[in-house]
Amino acid sequence: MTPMKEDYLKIIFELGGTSKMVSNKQISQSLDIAAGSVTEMVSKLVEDGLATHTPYAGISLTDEGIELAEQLVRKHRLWETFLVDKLDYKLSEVHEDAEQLEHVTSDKLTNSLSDFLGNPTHCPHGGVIPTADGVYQQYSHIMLSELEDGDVAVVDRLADNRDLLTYLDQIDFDLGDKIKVISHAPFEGPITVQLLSEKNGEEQREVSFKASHYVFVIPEADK
Amino acid sequence: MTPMKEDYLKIIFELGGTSKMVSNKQISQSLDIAAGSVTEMVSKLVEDGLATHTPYAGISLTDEGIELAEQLVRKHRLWETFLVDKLDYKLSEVHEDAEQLEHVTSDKLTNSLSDFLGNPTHCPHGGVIPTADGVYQQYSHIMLSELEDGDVAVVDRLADNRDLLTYLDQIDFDLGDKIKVISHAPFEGPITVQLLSEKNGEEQREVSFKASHYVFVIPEADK
DNA sequence: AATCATATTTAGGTTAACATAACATTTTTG
DNA sequence: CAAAAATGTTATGTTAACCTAAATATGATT
Repeated sequence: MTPMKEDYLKIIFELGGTSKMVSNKQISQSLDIAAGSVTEMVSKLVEDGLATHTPYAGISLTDEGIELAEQLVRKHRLWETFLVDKLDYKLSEVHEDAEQLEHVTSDKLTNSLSDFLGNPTHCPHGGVIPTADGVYQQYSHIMLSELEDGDVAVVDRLADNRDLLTYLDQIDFDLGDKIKVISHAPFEGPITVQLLSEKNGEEQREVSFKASHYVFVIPEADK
Repeated sequence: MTPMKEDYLKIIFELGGTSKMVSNKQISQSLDIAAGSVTEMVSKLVEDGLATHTPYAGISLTDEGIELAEQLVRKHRLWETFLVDKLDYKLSEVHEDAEQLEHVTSDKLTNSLSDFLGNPTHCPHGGVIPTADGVYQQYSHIMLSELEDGDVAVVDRLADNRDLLTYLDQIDFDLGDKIKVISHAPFEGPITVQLLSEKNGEEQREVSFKASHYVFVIPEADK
């Protein structure tokens, strides 16, 4: 394993590669790496038995790949918890450092850190922290962008990207908010949503088209 | 900067490249990298203005190189302190993890960590932790192997190498011990020293030839 | 001082991870 | 449904950091 392979694994995992197929383009854009380079690296992951690749169709993770990615997510989120809880980082500042730390974190260090933090179950972004033995509660891979006007949902998870988090922080849009989709502006314009929690009367928020692909939601059961 | 350049800087620093010239061979052996590769990398450090190189004579650090190396040492030692003080690592276990962590530690993280630890001044091995603004107390670069029979000295610093620390732990040879050199066995055999602290009556220790190159001492002023 | 051993540098080759550009396949659309 | 657009793959080139082996310099020994 190399840090780069780890980054690919993690991004495929986060894009939903545990259940669906992820496209080359999604990976290429998320990592900001040329499409050709992605194809190359994916074929190495396939050789390593960590991913499957059907040309022109997409990429998924094998069970082994999933297990590895989960442990990376575990390391990442433990570090985020450390940075916020112990070093007083702000939520929007944690990503870069945690991203680097996770690649150099031995299993012993991971477990010691977890103990030190009181074996937390959730990171500061609301994500579940997988346990050492790989038990992992599934969370949403449904993007806000997939909802239609009138749909109601709860914001379950935010992709861990500094720019995104800063943006959402600015527009005051939080994890756990219950929302109703009001309208989609044309030409990839923003999605207007209404905040449904008690205290926010009729407040609305405009979430950019791009950001809506990095906000994951749990839709309300069909009415 | 890359992690590898950082490793070179740090090793040159630790081998005394702040004041004397360090040989290609010393670097090559310490990092377990072929001599040719060392020449190549050193020439990059020279291009970067971090080191000076006189062919066939040796390598030293520039002021800028020293400053950078000090900050690496600072990061390394802060992590060691964290691992021992907060995560209950044993002294002989800290090196590997700290070595990896130091390369991915931003300045912000370094300072936050230092605050969290109470701005410690010394790492668990007895080394001084340089401050953020580069103030750094010099410590000994005199190796136990350089002493002659009859010399008296205090053990000031141990190179931070797992095998070495495990070995010294086994033979019960500690930081701070005041010693007198009794004899040098021929053919690179062990150096016999006598422990001079009150409670160790006439106790002696045999330190292997190789280990004696990684134990740094402050000799007693000439009598 | 000539020889030999050791240390260092130089030259040429390898690998991982990237890029660009040409080619191939899908998907969209008039 | 054919042409255009988008996406994906293959081929080729680059860079950083390593290696081995050959060439060169230094210093130690007779």
